[in-house]
Amino acid sequence: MKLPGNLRFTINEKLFLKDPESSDLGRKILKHSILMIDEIGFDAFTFKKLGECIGSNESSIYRYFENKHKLLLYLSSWYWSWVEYRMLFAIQNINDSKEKLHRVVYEVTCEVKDDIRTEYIDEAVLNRIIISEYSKAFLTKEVDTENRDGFFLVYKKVISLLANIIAEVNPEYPYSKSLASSVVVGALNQHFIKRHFKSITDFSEPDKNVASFYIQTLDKILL
Amino acid sequence: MKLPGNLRFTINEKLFLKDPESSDLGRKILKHSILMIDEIGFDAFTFKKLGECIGSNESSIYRYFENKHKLLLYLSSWYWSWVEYRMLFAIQNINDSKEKLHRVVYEVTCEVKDDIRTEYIDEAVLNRIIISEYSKAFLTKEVDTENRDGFFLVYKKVISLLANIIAEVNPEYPYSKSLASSVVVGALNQHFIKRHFKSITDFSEPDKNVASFYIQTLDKILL
DNA sequence: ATATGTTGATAGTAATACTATTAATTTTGA
DNA sequence: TCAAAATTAATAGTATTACTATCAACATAT
Repeated sequence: MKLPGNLRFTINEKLFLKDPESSDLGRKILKHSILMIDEIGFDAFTFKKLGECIGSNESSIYRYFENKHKLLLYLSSWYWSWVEYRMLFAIQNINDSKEKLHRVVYEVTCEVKDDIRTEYIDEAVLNRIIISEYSKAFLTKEVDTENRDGFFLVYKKVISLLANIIAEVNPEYPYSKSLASSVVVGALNQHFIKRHFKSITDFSEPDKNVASFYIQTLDKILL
Repeated sequence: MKLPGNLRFTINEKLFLKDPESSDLGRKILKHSILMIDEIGFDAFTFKKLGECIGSNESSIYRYFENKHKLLLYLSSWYWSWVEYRMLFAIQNINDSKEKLHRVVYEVTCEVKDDIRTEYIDEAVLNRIIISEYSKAFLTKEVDTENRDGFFLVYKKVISLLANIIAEVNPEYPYSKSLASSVVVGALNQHFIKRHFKSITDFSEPDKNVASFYIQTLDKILL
C-alpha cells in the first residue's frame, strides 16, 4: 500500500500552546519525546530530561505543551489520525463489505513496520508507545472533561469507522460498536501481552499473529 | 451463588513489608486506600493523604508498603484471587463444558454488585478501581522484572483458567489463550467505555450487557 | 530602527516520594 | 507484673517533579 509522504494532520488546538509542527524546536520536541518515552517510559519522562536531550530548555518546551499529559494526548491524536488515514486508504475503491472489513481490521491490528514517512515522527516507535502508554491518556479522573473537549475524538472515530463496516457486513448484529472497540483496544493489549506475558498468548508461534486472529474471529462472529 | 464470608487469600510476600491483614492499622490502610483511590484516582492518591484520612502517619503506612505501586499490586492480587475463587466456585459440580464456560465468563465479565463480604474490603469499589487503574500496574518499564517476581501470577492464572475451559469446549480452536486474555482485559475496558465513552458502546441499552455480549460472542467463535 | 516573537538561563515554589531519628505507646511473654 | 520488644506517631530532612516568573539574547519583520 502506498501513502503520500510527509503527512500532516489537524490536531485539536487545545492540546498545545504553540503548534509544534511550526518550528524547528517544535519538531524536535515531537521527534525526541517519542524516542524518549519509548526508551524510559512515560512515567519517568520529564520535560527537563527532554530539554537536556535536545539541547534546549525545559521552559521552552512548556511554551509548546502545558504538561506531559497533553503531549501524550497530542501524540496519540496524531497516531489515531494516521490509523484512520490508513484505514480509509485501504478501502478506497473496494466494494465488497467483507473485503473492506478484512482490510480495515488489518490496518488497526497489525504491528507497524519501520516506515519513516515523516522526518520527525517514527511511526513504528509511536506504535510501541501507544501500546504501552495510551491507556494512561484516558484512565484519569479528568476523562469526562477532556472527552467533552474532544481529546479522544479521533480515537472514537477510528472505532466508529470499524463499527460501521461491521454493521455493513452484518446489519443484524447487535453489538457492532462494542465489538469494534473490543478489537481496537484488544489488539493493543495483545501486542503488549505478546511481549511481556508470553504464557497467556498464542502469538509466540510464528504462524499466528494478532491481525489474523482478529480477522478470523470477526468472520466467525459476523457470519 | 453463595460464598463463605470473611475471605482471605495468600498474597505474594514481596508485595508488602508487613502483612496488612495482621493489624488494625493494616486493615484500615486496605479499606481506606480502596475508597480513596476510587474517589480521587490512583495518580492523585498519596500515602500522606491516606495517613491524614485514617488519622495515622505517612511513615506508618510506609512500614506496610514500599510505595503506592506495590499497594496497587497488592489490591490487584487480592482482586484476581477473589475472581479466581468465584470462577472455581461457579463450576463446582458442573460437568458440561459449555455450561462451565458460560458460568466462568459471567464471573469474569459481570459488574460486581455491592457485596460486603469482608469487613475491610468493598468488592464493588475494588472492581471499579481495577477497571480504571489495573492497566497502570503492568504498563511500566519494570513489568518484566515484576513479572519474574510473580506479581501478575494470579491475573495470569485467571486467564489460564478461562483458556483451559475454552480449550475444553473446542479442542481444535487455535487461539484459546489469546481469546481468554481478550475477554478478561476486554471486559474491564468495556465497563470503562460504558461509563465514559458512550458513543462507542452498545451497553447503554438496558437489554444489553457486557457479560452476555461475551457469552454470545464466545459461543459463536467456538461453535 | 523599532517593535515583536522566540528561545535560553536562572531562580523559585509547592508537592511528591520517600528516609531517618526519636519518642510514646502497646503488646508480649518470662 | 515487669521488662523487653514491637509498633506507631511525630518531626525533620532530601531529592525530584512539575511547574511559574523574570529577564536577557537573538532573530525577524515592517
